[in-house]
Amino acid sequence: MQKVRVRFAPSPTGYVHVGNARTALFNWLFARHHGGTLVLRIEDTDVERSEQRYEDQLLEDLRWFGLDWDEGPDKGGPSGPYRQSERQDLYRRYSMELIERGFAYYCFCSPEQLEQERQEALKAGRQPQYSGRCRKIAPEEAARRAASGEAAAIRLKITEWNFRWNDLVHGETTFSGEVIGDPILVRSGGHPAYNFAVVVDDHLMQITHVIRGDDHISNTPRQVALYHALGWEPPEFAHLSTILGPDRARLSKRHGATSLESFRLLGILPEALRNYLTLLGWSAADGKTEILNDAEVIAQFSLDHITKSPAVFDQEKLNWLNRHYLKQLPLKRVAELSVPFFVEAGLLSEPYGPPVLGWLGLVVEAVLNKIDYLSQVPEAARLIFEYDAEAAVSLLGGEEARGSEVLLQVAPKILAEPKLTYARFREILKEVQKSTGKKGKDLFHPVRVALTGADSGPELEKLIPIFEAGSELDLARPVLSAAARLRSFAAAARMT
RNA sequence: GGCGCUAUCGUCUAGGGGUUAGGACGUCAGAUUCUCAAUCUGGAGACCCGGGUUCGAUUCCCGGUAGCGCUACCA
Repeated sequence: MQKVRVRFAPSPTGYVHVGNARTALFNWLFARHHGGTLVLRIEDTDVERSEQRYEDQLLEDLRWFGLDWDEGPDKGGPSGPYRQSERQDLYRRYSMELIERGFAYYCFCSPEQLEQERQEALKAGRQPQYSGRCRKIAPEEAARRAASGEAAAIRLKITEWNFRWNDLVHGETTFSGEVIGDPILVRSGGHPAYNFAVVVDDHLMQITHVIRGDDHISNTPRQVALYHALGWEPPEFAHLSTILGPDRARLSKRHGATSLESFRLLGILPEALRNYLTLLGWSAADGKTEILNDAEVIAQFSLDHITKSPAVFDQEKLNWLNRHYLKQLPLKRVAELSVPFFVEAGLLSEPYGPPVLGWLGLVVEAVLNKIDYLSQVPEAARLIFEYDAEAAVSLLGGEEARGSEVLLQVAPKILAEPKLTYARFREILKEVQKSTGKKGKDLFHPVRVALTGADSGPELEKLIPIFEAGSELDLARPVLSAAARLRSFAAAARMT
């Protein structure tokens, strides 16, 4: 096989959809597996929808996702420029060539006229297809009219009857030429249409494998016709299945988090997303392994392990992978990644020192097995930052709160500690266990409630050091020590 | 409407002419823990329908059905 060159060609229209992200990922995996080249090309021919400012966002999202590319608008390369908007002269040149060689022609039909014909055809139950009217105009006359400034689009003459290509994921795929009207190559405004620009670019950029969404299958015959007209060899095609929402409709914004940015904001780890998206359509050779790092996937990746059928996006499974990767990370790293979420929740203000970050590591560790993604950390850590004595009392019941044998004995012992460690806390509980005969749940539960204001939460073993260390830090929201909590609890209990 | 693509547990998938149809997420149960969670163990759970081909089809072929896509001077 010649040296692999693949491309990812998004249009900068705002955000990177997971479907596109997966296409990018598969191209990247394919390139890396074969030691080939990944080209990033910006498809901004649709001037009305493309905005320059979206491009930076696009590249940033892809980098966050963990992809890199070898050639692109930001790093150049031998096949540039990498923005379609900067390749106009190329499209013009090849469209002229096609006209001269009789493979394409000027079309003077107005969009309104075409739309009307289309509607009529639809109503009459006919194929809504371009009639080919302007094919009949003599080339000299057409050239004259176009030169005189008359609005003219350029269309490709479809002359083939059978289209056939061996799709690398779908296998032999065929289309009849009858169903394809002469496609627009260049719009009357002078901008190339998608089907034309891709072919010119893919060929000039020497793309060997076009890996893209299967919504492009129906476009492929048009493109193959173009390759033939231009006398070029078509690349290999591989069409990836669609990603659907839970309702089996094509995944879209209304399904919630579907863009790279939204997953970042949720606190999903890019490695988890990569792993998840890899599994959407591809499977490891053993048919079983699901947790794979980049190196493992790259080593195994192959187009013939790709499913043809569409896949429903499953946030639960992504969450599972995210939990896995979260636990894999050093605590300090998780703490760093959590910072924006603490700040947003008003629990932390910047700047903060290393001690705070270290303490955050403890907090994060305490709640790590309760969360799916990082944006849930502040809520899960709520009982560290907030202590509601009233809630504690009412949870226990006033009687119990005032007269609990356990609490009556534990409280003074804790209050007597200048700095409570968990080891000491354990001892205290042992002593009280001996004198009251209470153990297990009966022993721990009242203490937990009095200390946290809740009857469930992280292990006290983790909470107590967090309370103590937190109370000594200068935080946006001060953390109460165990002793402070008990004092406040006692006060609230007396009032009931 | 026309054309195309697709069809294995709820979901992602492995598999393939004869299998106890495998794995994972989720779910249920048990174990464990001061609670919740996590963890561990176990369970339930699938070959879209109808015809062929065949000794035998979930697997191959055809048709149907359903979902999705394309049918643009969007990409």
